[in-house]
Amino acid sequence: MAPDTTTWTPAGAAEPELACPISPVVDIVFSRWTTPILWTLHTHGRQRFVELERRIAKITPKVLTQRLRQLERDGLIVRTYHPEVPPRVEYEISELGRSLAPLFAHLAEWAAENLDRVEQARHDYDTEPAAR
Amino acid sequence: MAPDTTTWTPAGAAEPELACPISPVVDIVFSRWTTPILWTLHTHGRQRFVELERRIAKITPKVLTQRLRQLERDGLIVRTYHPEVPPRVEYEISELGRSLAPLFAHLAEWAAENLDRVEQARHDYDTEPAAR
DNA sequence: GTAGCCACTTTCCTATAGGTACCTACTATA
DNA sequence: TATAGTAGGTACCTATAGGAAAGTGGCTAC
Repeated sequence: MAPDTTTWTPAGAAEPELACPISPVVDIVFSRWTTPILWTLHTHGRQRFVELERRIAKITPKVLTQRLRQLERDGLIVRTYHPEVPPRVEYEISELGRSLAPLFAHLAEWAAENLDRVEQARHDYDTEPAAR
Repeated sequence: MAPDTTTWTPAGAAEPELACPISPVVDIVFSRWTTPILWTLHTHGRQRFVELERRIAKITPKVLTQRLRQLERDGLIVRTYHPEVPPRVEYEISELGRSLAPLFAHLAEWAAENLDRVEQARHDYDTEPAAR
C-alpha cells in the first residue's frame, strides 16, 4: 500500500487548539510550503506542475505533490487533469483559496512595516550579553 | 555546550522566500506553538511560566522555554525576571506583538467564515473515489 | 529533615518531515 | 537507438523537532 498522502496530518497535531482558536487555520494555510505555492498560483495564475516546480525552486517533486494534494483536499486549489500525451495537469486557486487574498495582503503589509523591527530586536538580543 | 535555543532556526529554513514575500513572516509568527502562546498572552495578559504551561496544556516545559526565547528574541514578547525566592518570571506581549492583533482577528474571522468549507471539501475529496 | 515551589535545564529517545535518487508509460524528436 | 519531456510514485535514508522524565538551586513551610 502506498503511503496515503491525502490524510497527511500537519505538524500541529498535538492540539494547541485548546488554547488558541486560530490554530486550525494556521495548520491549513501556513504549514510548510503552502504559502509559496498559494502565492505563486495567485500571482501567476493557472500553472502546470513543472512551472510551479521551477518557480518555487528548492522544492522537491515529492513534497510539491504532497502539498498540492493537501491543498486540493482542503479545497484551496483545483487540479485539472488532461489525459493527453504527454500528460498535462493544471493547478489553479479555487474561490475558497482566493478568499485568502486579503489576509495575505494584510500579512504582507505587516511584514513591510514590522519586519525590520524584528530584525532590530534580534540584533539587540544577540549583542547584549549583560542582561542575561 | 548547551544547545543554543536562541538561534533556533524555524522549519522554513530552505528559503521558500524566493517565491513568496510573506514566508519570513510566516516563519516568525506562525511556527509551531507560537500562536497559542501569543494568543494566551494576549487574552490573559501578563503571566508567569507555570500559568502559560497550565493554560496551553500538552506543551512541555522544554518546548515552552524554546518558543518563549524565540519570541523574546524576535521582540514579540517581553520577559521580566524578578530575582526573588522562589524565582518569578513574567511574560507579556510587547508593542510589536500587539501590532499582530488585527491580523489575528482577521484570521479568526476567516476561520469562522470558511473553516466548515474546508471540512466540506475534505469530506467531498475523501468520499469520491471516481475522479481519482 | 524533607517535601514543595519555580523556572527552567539536561539527557535520552522517537516520530516524521523531507531529501536523494531512481522508476513508470508514452510519444516526438534527433 | 537514444534522449527529452510529463506528472508524478516509491524506496531508502537522515536530520531534527519535540516528547518524557529527571535534575538543579535556593529558600520556605511543615
